[in-house]
Amino acid sequence: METVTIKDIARKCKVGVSTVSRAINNHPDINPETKKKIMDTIAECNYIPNNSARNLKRNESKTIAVMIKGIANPFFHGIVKVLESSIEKKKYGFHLQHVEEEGDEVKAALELEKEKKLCGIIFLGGALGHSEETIRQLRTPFVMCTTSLNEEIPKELYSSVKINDVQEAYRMVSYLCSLGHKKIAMVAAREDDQAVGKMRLQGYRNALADYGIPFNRDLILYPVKGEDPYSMKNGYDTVRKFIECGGQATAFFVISDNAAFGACKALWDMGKKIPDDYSVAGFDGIDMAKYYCPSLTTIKQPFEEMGKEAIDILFDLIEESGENRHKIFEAELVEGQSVRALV
Amino acid sequence: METVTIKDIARKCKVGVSTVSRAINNHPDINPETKKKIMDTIAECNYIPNNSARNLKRNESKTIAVMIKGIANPFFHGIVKVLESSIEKKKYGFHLQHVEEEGDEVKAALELEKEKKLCGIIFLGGALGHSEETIRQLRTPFVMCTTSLNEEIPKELYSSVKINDVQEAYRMVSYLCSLGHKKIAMVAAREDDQAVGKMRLQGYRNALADYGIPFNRDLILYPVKGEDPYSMKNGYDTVRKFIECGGQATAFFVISDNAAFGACKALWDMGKKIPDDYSVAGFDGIDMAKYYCPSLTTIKQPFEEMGKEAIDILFDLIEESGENRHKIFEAELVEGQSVRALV
DNA sequence: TTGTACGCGTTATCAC
DNA sequence: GTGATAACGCGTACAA
Repeated sequence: METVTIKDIARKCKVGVSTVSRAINNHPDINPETKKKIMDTIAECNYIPNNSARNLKRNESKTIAVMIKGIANPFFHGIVKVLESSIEKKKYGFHLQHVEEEGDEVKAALELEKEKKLCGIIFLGGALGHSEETIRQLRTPFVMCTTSLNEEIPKELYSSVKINDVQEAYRMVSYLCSLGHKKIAMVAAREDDQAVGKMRLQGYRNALADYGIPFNRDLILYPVKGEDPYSMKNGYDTVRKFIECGGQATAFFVISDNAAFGACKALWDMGKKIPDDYSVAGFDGIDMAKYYCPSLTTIKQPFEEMGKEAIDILFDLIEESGENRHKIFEAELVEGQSVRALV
Repeated sequence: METVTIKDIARKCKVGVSTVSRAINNHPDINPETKKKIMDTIAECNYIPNNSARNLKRNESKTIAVMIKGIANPFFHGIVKVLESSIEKKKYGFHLQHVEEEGDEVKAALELEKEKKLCGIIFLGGALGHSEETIRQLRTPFVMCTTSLNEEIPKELYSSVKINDVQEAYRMVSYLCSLGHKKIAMVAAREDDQAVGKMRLQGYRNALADYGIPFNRDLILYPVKGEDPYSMKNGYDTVRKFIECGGQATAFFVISDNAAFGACKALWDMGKKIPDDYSVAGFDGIDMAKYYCPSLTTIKQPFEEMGKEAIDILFDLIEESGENRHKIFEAELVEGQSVRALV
């Protein structure tokens, strides 16, 4: 059984290939009867058009790719859902492209752009450390969602949608301070982090400074080498080690909700009560924060609005050839049961 | 700036296109000097080969696709990791294809098969309710991982790797019975479920029967229409409603870990203690089960071994043209802190 | 309304 | 070692 192509269908129906093509692609100028006959034989022969051939021929396909780095990141799931439905509502094709942890998402996008003749791209995660030259190779408009490019990249080259991580970390830490916490440990990203990890640490420092609390290097809990800082495991390991080594703190500000769950578990395993003995605050506002026991006090990123805005910007870029925009969203401090006021 | 193609490179280097092709694809018969020159201009011009054209020409590309249905399912993340690394270790290409919730994963696979000239497919989730005719259209060997096809589909048409859901549900429920629980409610899948939901319910019934406990329809908690039975929200809503309506039970057997977290939260919100007031047992054994407070008693699927086995079978099929196999794995009952013995 | 012929960018098969 | 050239399967001018 050979692969059945458009020619086979044409031969079987005794028509030309272009007529078959017209039938497939819902072109207007075609006799309804011939169309029906063609569609019937297509179904009968289980003919499936070859996408490679189609893409090769096409100059522009109305499809948008979402490059997602780190499929396991629960924070992305909500956004992907929003993106997917928005894109489909606009009658565009949707292609979710997974990029492996150490993969180069821009390179992957470059390939995909040529392969699928994309008309727009949304990046979810990753995307730092690319040269301007590489970025300039992208021919289609693109939006960085929840991430950002290096500072040196000219802002007019791309769009972005995110929160102000410095400010939101500040919001949480100053909240903790306002409740009377003075010894606040932070489960941080890698020491050489240049992305959100760095910014959230900065927000932490700013808040302490504003409350007149001296910065203490010993309260910054860095991951062991090779460990994903945002993982539950890292939250568990660092907090456990900190306590076991006699670290003193009344609250933990954790770089992500996931890591915060790890932190909670570590405390729980050591017989500590949350929030009685220690307060724990997360960052991101994923679903699980609500469902955890105790529910997690966290910074909730408005991912629904962020996803919608990313799409809006992208469509402006595509259809109205608008300008690149950079939108900063305000996050929300959600009070759970994992933080208490110090008497 | 036009798209740069292989012809442009050839022209710039004053060689034929085939020589450029040889350089790109590491063919042996090529002068190292010309190769270097070509590679240099490729880098200089930022030339990226068009994958559509490549796939169109190729007859077989050593790439394996993983069709994943439900990107948010945390249970899949672990398996994907295993699959990815195993496939790359074998020097095969890896393509993760996301299939939307209501999408037809077999149809998507059929398209991808033609487009990318796949040599193997692994299905993660979904895959029920397909006709034998559709299945037969798949030309490449494939393995159903953690799911299964309808009973009517001849076993020699495909391979599968999974657990025995009836038996594992039985394992958990009889464990609960052995601890003295007699009123065990089950957070179940849809009433018309024909997949794992049905089987886990069967295991539940079998266990009760063996312990001489009559089956009580009122203890089966079905999701409201349209709700994902395996979601945290469903676990929360159904258990909350059950308790509020005066439902009597000492333990909950929940269809998935995720739903179990929802169940725990509902109980917690109503001032109940776990496991003091109610025992809760999950199913799957995702990471979070360990990190939840209390840690969740659950059936842990050996997803690492399952992923490895799926790949092994697939490679046998591809390279040794072996026979289709169906492997059933034994799961493990992991005792957490969410279940207690009744006095 | 329909059919023919060309080209999309690549790789493989030949000659040279 | 290298360069033409014929496919791969499809869409689309263009002609009919």
